[in-house]
Amino acid sequence: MNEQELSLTEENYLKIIYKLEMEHKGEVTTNAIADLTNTKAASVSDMLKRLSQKVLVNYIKYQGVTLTPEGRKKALMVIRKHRLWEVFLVDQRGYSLEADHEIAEQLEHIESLQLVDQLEKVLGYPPVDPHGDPIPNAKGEMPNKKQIFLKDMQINQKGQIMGVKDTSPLFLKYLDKIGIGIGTEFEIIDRVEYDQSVELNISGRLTIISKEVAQNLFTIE
Amino acid sequence: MNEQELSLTEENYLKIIYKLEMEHKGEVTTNAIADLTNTKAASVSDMLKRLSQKVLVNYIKYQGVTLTPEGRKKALMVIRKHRLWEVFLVDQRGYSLEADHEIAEQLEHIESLQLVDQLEKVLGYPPVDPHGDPIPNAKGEMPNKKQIFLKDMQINQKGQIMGVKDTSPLFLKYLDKIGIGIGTEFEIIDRVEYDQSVELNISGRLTIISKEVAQNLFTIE
DNA sequence: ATAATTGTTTAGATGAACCTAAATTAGTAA
DNA sequence: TTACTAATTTAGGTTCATCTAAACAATTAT
Ligand SMILES: [Mn+2]
Ligand SMILES: [Mn+2]
Ligand SMILES: [Mn+2]
Ligand SMILES: [Mn+2]
Repeated sequence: MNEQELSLTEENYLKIIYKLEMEHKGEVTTNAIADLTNTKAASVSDMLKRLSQKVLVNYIKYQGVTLTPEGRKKALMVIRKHRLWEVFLVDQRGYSLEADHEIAEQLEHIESLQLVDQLEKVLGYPPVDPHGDPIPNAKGEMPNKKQIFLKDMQINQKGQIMGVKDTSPLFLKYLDKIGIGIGTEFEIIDRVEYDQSVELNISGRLTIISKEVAQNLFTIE
Repeated sequence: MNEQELSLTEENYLKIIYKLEMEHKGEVTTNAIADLTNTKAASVSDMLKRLSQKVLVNYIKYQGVTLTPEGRKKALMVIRKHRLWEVFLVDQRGYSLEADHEIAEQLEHIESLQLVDQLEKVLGYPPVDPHGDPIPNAKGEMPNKKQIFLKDMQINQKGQIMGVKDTSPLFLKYLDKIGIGIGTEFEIIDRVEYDQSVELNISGRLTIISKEVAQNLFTIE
């Protein structure tokens, strides 16, 4: 009595409920969902009833919703697909972080167990997507990875750029110029007291990045 | 008054009408469409009215449909996407020709001008998909490429394997074993009168393939 | 405690995409 | 020609996902 096919719409609802649940740590409100789905509260009520019927959410009138274990798993699978496609688009296709998300929003609904797992393998089991958000594993579990900004790293620590916080074209273009991208390996050489800029060793060369830049680059774990 | 968004369903109908139009060279019948879409004739009538409204098909009651120029273009763009994704899946992901088609059936509906064109570029502007069917260009025109089977090639002719006719796992596994795949470059060395087997030069090495194999491998143009 | 406000649900509709059953049309056979 | 048959369309329903307007519940202010 498992493996029900979900519609694209249902998947989007579950994903959004998951996100809101994480943010506010608790029941998710009808209006909040309506906002993120670009629909009206009435439509959300409707959908919540349907999702409840399918035992994907716990829904009590006037009290908001939470995901059931099954619903959470479904949500995480969608998120997994979304993020793996994002890595693919950005890493392998040179997509911008902007355009990226929109297409991933569509690709996340492609159903094929095989394809996602294969994608993950080809991409080298990335722990996070290009925005630095962790990628759930094939069992539908969210790993507990945390972003660590270069700004906060110790001297002599090594790492690999896993994402950026600021995704403006201006910033991304600058990164490109100084030869920093996702996957770039580095070592923290020193921090300049005067202006909080950070000295990095990037493949043997000394690169200095400002405090602002160091606040927007992160690695994982 | 152009660029209308088509639903996934509408796209599938257009694609199927295109195929039937090519096969039977002329008006396409309601029942034929119903068969290929796994729906009933009544549903097809419904849809034809809608597509007609949008000027994507020429529809006269009881007389079948044809695509309008706009409809044909839309159909070809879907086919273009389908086939490029197929090349991607088979060439770059090692997908089987079977599984391939099912997923391409979904991926063909991802909308992004950018992504398709980029995909095409990364794949090296393949003229045909792994089944040997030609890939429409970015303008929505179907090129007039033709498959030429190794069986029918002249001695000394060179080429590149562009696809296979038999897509059974047995055959594909065998090809793999003898080191032949899509993209493999070859030269026809000789044809053995006795059993019609063909001698190939593949990167300097002599490879002999049977008549059966030569009937199932083709190159283009 | 009562009233006002805000959030949420129900009622009643709509459009897309489908269905079954009944009517209609076109083409063929008598 | 007229009747029969096969293909097609219309009529009337269903489900999903949406909407607006009206009703109702919960919370907050007086
Ligand atoms: Mn995203
Ligand atoms: Mn989505
Ligand atoms: Mn195909
Ligand atoms: Mn399709």
